[in-house]
Amino acid sequence: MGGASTSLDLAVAKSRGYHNIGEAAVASGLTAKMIRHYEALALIPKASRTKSNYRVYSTGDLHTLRFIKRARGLGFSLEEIATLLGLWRSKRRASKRVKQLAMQHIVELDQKIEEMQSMRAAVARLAAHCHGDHRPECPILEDLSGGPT
Amino acid sequence: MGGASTSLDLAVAKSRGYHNIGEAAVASGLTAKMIRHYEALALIPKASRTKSNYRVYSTGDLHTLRFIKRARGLGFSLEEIATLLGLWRSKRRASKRVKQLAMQHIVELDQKIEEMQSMRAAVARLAAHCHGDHRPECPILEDLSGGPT
DNA sequence: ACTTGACCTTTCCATTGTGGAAAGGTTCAT
DNA sequence: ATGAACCTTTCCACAATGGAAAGGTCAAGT
Repeated sequence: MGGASTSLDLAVAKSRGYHNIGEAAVASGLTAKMIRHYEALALIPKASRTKSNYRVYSTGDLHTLRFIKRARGLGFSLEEIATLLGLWRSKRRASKRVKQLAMQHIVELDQKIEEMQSMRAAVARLAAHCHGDHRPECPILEDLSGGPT
Repeated sequence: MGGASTSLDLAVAKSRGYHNIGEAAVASGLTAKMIRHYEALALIPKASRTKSNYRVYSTGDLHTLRFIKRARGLGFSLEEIATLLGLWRSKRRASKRVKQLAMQHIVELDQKIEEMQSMRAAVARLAAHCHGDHRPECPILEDLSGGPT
């Protein structure tokens, strides 16, 4: 009986180049939990299953997972990644759309960076004036409690 | 009957310099939701109540709320703020503890800033090479899908 | 064949800090 | 007394992830 492509045996699937979720996790740098989560969010299509209900991943699936991993590393949200994946798959995409997404992401990163830098500067300025010894006087607390009294 | 300090009337409380949660929110720059939340987390003590169960806040309470608002503005977590509040209230505190907390916060800010800056640089570098027009070719997607092929 | 450890499955809960909505009680001015 | 504008609690949501429980499956060693 030549097995139709309904649901395979795990050993058979592996022998044909498929991977279970643990292997997919290692290969992509994600965790199995994340992969299941992304599937639940429809970020990736539902994985096919073996007879015993194990998820199986093709080499193409692994590429998708690595795509997600890299995009996360660049700070894109899962929602943004969903869009990126759509564009990636679309042969007719305009690179303009991708670039716009990236530029928007840069704007948001810049905002967050600037916010954190001004926080850092403020905290550092206060800390610089704090003796940091056994004594209770502390400009940090004084500032938090209402600025220079 | 000289009113003992059990539970007052709202009008009486206000006439004595107390504030309800809406006024406390405006005065502190927080929202009523946040104030209730901070109380639930025991970040601030349980507010006393009027007969009709409205929370009332003293001027001292408002100082505490403003302290929290400012500390949030510096990026401290609510857990860190709980510690800061404890130190603030303690006459015997060592400024060393406060400064350590601040310095640790700076370290964490620096880590996040650096992470976001390297994200920003990577995205910007990719975007710079993307034509951003009607054509589908896009170095951003190419990079995400596995680097230079 | 049976056991065992390492996998897989689903479902539920926790995190962090905030917002929203529902369903109800209070206050106050008209 | 009626209504607008407050207050109350409780439950749910977000974004992305981790953890634990309770169970099924696989593969290897005995």
